[in-house]
Amino acid sequence: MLTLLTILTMGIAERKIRQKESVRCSILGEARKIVEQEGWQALSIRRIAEAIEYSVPVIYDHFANKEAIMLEFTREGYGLLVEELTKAKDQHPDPAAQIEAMAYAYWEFAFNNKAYYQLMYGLGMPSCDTVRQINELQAFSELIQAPITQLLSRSSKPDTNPFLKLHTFWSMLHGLVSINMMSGTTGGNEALNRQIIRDFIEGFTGSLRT
Amino acid sequence: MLTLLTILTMGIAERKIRQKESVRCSILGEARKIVEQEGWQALSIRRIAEAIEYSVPVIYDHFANKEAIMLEFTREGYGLLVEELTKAKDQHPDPAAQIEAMAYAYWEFAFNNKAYYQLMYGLGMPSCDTVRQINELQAFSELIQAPITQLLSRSSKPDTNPFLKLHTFWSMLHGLVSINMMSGTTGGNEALNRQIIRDFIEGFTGSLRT
DNA sequence: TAGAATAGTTAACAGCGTTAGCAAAAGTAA
DNA sequence: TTACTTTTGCTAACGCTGTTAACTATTCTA
Repeated sequence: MLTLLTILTMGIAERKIRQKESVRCSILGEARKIVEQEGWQALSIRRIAEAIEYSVPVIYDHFANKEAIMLEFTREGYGLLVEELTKAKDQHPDPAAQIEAMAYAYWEFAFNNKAYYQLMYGLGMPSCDTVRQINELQAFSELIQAPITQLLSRSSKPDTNPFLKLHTFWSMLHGLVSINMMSGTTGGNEALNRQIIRDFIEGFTGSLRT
Repeated sequence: MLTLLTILTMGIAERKIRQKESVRCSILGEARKIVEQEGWQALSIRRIAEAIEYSVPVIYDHFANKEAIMLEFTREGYGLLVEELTKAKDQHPDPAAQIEAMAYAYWEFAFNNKAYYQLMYGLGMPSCDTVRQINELQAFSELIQAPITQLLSRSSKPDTNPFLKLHTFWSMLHGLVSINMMSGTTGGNEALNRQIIRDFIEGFTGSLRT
């Protein structure tokens, strides 16, 4: 029965949900701070607990374990990446130009969000089989596959597997990024890398058009 | 003064060196076993100590820290890789065929020596700035750069930077491998990957020849 | 106001890399 | 053979880590 009391109670329940949500947010927020300032290796449950000014077990009320927290960031990372790629893509009508713009945007994203990227690709992290749990990956795939398919349909071999080309594109970029990231130097050889990307994009879009 | 006694003493010293060497070997040996059976995450100083039937501090008489042990394996890994690539290369006189053979050999190596590869590229490991300490990397670079340079010298643009092309080649392969490794499935989609490599090799050697 | 549910705590477990300090064994010299 | 020195290897600890059981104090319900 819906009495005045139950209505009041509902307000209280909602406040509690809000509070819980806010703790959850501050966990993620403080974790982000730590990671951005000191890298993934510095992130520990105890440090998060200290930062949010709660005791350690509170964190386990919001996340099953540390990996779940990291998975959240991985999701966030792919979301951000898709956002950036979309922005780059939308600035060009031509599919070849779109691919090129996205390649550069991908590269920019990786180095502007080093921490995210390293988590997303398990660079220096003990997390391997989390990839399957990321829905955002699909958005990412579709985004890149669209202009590829367009280019292929105009080519002399319109029945080429666009999925194959997508993987080629992705592999190349990720390889370049991860090798550069491991070498430590933020930019590596900035000029050389620009050249490599250009060289690759030319070869890639070329192979799509013929 | 070189008395009979000092000569005897020298034998003892040598035996001690041998013994020390043997402990060092068994550290690496047992570590290898653990890693191959359970992955890098399962490797701990305490587990090595238990396996070699010595106490923990003995390990620190042979290696400065855990990272030093891993560095040893990284070196070993690159050594093995160079070996495999050389074998593949030596079976073909034509530089284009050499590049192709090495690409496949690289792929094979990565999945036949998953543990090594993951260590070498920091996949799931907290070791980033160890790359610079690997001398074997140079051998690797030279091995691949040679046929690239050959192809380029015959092309219409013989002054193209071969170092650039080497990086393109390497990035592509590593990207493909690491994305596949993270997806968990050992082969992923074996047929698709074969196709991707072929597709890539074609585009790559093509771009070297024109 | 008494009882139930929730929130948040302390303290522990089992593991990690690393190292200081000590005991026993081995080698050296008289 | 005995006394001294060096080497060898050990125990035990420090300060971390992720995770959880058990408890208290607070808040809500009837």
